[in-house]
Amino acid sequence: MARTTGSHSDITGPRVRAAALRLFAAGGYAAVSMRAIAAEVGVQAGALYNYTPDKQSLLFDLMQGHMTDLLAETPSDPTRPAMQQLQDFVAFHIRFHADRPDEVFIAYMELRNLTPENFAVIEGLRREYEDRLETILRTGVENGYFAVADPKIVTLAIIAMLTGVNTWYRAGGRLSLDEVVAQYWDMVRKAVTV
Amino acid sequence: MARTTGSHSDITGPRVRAAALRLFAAGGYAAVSMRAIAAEVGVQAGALYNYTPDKQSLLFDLMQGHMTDLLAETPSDPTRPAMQQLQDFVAFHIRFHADRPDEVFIAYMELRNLTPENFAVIEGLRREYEDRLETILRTGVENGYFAVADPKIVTLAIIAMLTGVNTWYRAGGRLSLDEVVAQYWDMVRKAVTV
DNA sequence: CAATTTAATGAACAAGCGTTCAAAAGCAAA
DNA sequence: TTTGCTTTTGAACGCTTGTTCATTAAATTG
Repeated sequence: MARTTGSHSDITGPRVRAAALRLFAAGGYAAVSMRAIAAEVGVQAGALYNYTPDKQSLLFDLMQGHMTDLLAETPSDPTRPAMQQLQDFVAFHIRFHADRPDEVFIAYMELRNLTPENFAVIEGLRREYEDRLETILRTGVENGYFAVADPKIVTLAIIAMLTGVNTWYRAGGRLSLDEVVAQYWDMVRKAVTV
Repeated sequence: MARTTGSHSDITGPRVRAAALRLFAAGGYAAVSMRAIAAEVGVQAGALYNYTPDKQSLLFDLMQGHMTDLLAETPSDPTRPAMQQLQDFVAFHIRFHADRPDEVFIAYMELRNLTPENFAVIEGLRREYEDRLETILRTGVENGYFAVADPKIVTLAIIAMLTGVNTWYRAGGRLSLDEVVAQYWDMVRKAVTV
């Protein structure tokens, strides 16, 4: 046997990325073999190399795509009051991350499995995202809306708190996403004001 | 060659655990081979099996030891006001975790590399730790000191925020640990009060 | 010093790893 | 229907994996 009936790169390509995403999130990059990914797609291991030069690129492309989407969709309207911008950011972060648990998990857990060059790229994107929030906080401090001693630390604290939602939130659970957003916004708002 | 001069289980045993801790934290459980751990100790791979029945136990013992220490040292004095208990908890969490970055990293990152039985044990210990904080919050709510809609969520949010310190804090950096504790306590205090 | 216990070696095991590639077969265009 | 392109197979490559064990030598005990 060789080429199988119905096979097409437009179909197999996305399935390879989806399988890699699912398995990397579930088992970890190092513990998932190319043969396991191939089996999930329903193909032999050799066929994967039509869609990625190597395993490392498979991981990097998933992470880079996730971070690029994150930055592209982050709300950013400097004309709005800092308090509104902060609320928009909090709501966006929770919803965006709740929508993509596998991507989020990989982006946080598999950093150390990136080559140094790839790591630097992802780290740069993450820093860019953090800067968006830090800018909001600094603006709010300048305008007297926020009482924040060290905007950098508060940035990291808020992001850690919000991202933590992914460790327990499940759609259809005790709380709706609206309720989660409301409760976290309540905590963030109180933490940054006097 | 066989037994080497100066070899003693009281020396090699701790060195095996220390090497495993360091390497697991740096590279991840799945990516670290028994031969790599042995090399770090300065011994052949076979010798490791005098100190652990297998690789999995090496990971589990490290995680269990860490969680047991955490629970043993968590401050718990129900006679103190809830606000004091909360402050004690926040300060303890930050300091304890800052002291053991490798253990903390492993305890959070390598859960999925545990067998189901081992996972259940570690998960139980983590739940127990979370319950300590949740109890403090519920007490404070009952006594009217805290304004917290959902103690369970606030528990998880606080722990996520505090544990996030480990991603950036380095001894000798811009901020002293005292300053870090003060800033996080400020955020937590404001977040749980009206 | 002799006997025993403890600790480490180093080779071996079967299994799995990421990756390559010639060959084969389905698909699309002429 | 023939031709050329696309896609996949399946075997093979060299290497690493966790683990076992007979052997050997150092340390300890009497």
